[in-house]
Amino acid sequence: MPELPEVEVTRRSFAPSIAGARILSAHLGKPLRWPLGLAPQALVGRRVLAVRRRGKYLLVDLSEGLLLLHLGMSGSLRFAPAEGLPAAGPHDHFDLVTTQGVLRLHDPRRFGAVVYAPQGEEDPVARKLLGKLGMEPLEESFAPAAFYQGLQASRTPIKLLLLGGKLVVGVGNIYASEVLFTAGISPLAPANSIGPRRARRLYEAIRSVLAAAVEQGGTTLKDFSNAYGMPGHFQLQAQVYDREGLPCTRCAAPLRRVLQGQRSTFYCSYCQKL
DNA sequence: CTCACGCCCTGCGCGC
DNA sequence: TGCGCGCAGGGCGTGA
Repeated sequence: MPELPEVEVTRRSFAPSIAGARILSAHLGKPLRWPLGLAPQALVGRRVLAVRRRGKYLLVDLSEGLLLLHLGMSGSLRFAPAEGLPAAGPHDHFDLVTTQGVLRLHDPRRFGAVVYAPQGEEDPVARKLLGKLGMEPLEESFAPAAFYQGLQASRTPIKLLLLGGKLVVGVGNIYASEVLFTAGISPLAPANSIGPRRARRLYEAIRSVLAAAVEQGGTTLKDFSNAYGMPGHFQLQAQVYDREGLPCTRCAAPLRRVLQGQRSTFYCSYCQKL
């Protein structure tokens, strides 16, 4: 479900509400991708200072240490008052009960994770997860020149390079297809075959597509909603994702699907050049 | 380094 | 209606 825009929309929806809260208790459900790394009771009494994002990770700064949250493929967060909150269901695997509400992770497939890093971002645990991440596409630090250099340094097909997250983070399988369609570049094009002009178009496409998705409250392709259960606005219709055989919105040719790294890529073989 | 692949786990939609 | 299959928005580890 969640790519960068969805994670960011989730973050914005509850970060102000939880900031300053004191942790009253914490509860684990079934095992997630990785163990939490400490007994949940040990979190009691700490304060939640802020919620930040790095790539698709949410970083919950505590008065001591840091929680790294990842939503995996099927995860979602809710933040609600303890009163009236339903009992944890079979797919609710983490509850952080605070003085200002309960943060609950719901994740049927359990590819998500909640990991405690005692030393914050400098912690070995955090470094292992965050250390190799690429540039943040919506930050000022995401520079066209650095992006172009990154493309030149790899022969990998551009779709796979974008998905890999080592050059730029947060572009998941849906937005990778969408961004390449917007830029008019074939997903099969070797990254280093993309010249400066097209690299610049791709750079702009990444920024504009992701920023628009955040503005719209996250793309609602299936069932995304923020931490208050509010869905995205549906304005951002996918141009190519999951539209195999349907007409291209620009040239009406049937859109294609190919497998890259065992994952589906959708594109228009006429509008998107190698 | 890159790549292909397996794997983690559950749910859904499809064809039969 | 029920069943089996393929597929799903992520990402890590392994081995070639």
